[in-house]
Amino acid sequence: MPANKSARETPRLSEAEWEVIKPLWKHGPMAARDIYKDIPDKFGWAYKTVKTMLARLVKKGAVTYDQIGNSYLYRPVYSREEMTRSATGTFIQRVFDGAWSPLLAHFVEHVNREELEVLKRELARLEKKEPKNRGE
Amino acid sequence: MPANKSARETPRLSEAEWEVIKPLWKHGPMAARDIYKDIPDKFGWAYKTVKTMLARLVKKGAVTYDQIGNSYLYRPVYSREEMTRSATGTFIQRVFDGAWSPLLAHFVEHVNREELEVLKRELARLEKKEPKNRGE
DNA sequence: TGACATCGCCTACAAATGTAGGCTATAATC
DNA sequence: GATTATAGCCTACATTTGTAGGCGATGTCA
Repeated sequence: MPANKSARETPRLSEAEWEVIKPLWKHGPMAARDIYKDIPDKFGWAYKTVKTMLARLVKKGAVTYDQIGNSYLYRPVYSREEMTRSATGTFIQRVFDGAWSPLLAHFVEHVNREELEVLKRELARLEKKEPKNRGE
Repeated sequence: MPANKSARETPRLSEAEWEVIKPLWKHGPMAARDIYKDIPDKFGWAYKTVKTMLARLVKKGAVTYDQIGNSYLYRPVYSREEMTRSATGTFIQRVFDGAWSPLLAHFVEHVNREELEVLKRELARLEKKEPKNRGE
């Protein structure tokens, strides 16, 4: 069976690393200084801290860069979609042993109306094509 | 105003700690040796490793114990429900900035039929009482 | 009543993570 | 051209996590 095209192995990020890569997904390629500025103040990180995170993200292969003059323009290697997908899988496995039910229960207790609409749409879409012995 | 009973602050667990506390939720109070036996072989941990995790869980206040003779019967301080609830909140915040949509998208791509039924039931239940002064 | 098997307690040690600082080269400014 | 603000590179250091081991006390079995 051919490899699933969407199944690239993504690096695992620490919490702080997630905060540093988010601006890159939001704005595209950025200089370290701009990433720094884009990170919410509530984290209270020094610029140097952000730089350290960027270095680690590069080392992990989650971020790469192009050199422009004497500085770098950083950009993500994986889409946010890819990264969140695998992080979610890992999380679900760790916390729920792979079972979604508790997460769903949590969900229905906390969603707002808008999110609920999204979900209903997704469900409708799913029902329609219904397909598929998914879950083997 | 009385404290909200469901809002206890729970300790944060590492991945390995999650695996060690799970048997306690599943079976109730257990001796370290039994917890050790209940942890899936795939982790390949030594008994001593499990003991270390238990000590850390106790130190974090996630687990406590009653002494029986010269050994301990460990038990969880928080319900699995409580722990998963807060872990989920933290995760959602970290990875999705608090937005559920990407998680839902992930969900509809991966659930199996059974989980889907659970969700539909939950939704029905939600619709019924509908109202919505939820979120205080 | 010894000899083991276990118990819990304390210690160890590398890797990952959080949180920067110092140093040198270069770019921009007067 | 000299000064200064930045850039990237390398280093630092405490804490958390993964992964146990050693040791003395106690329970267990012959």
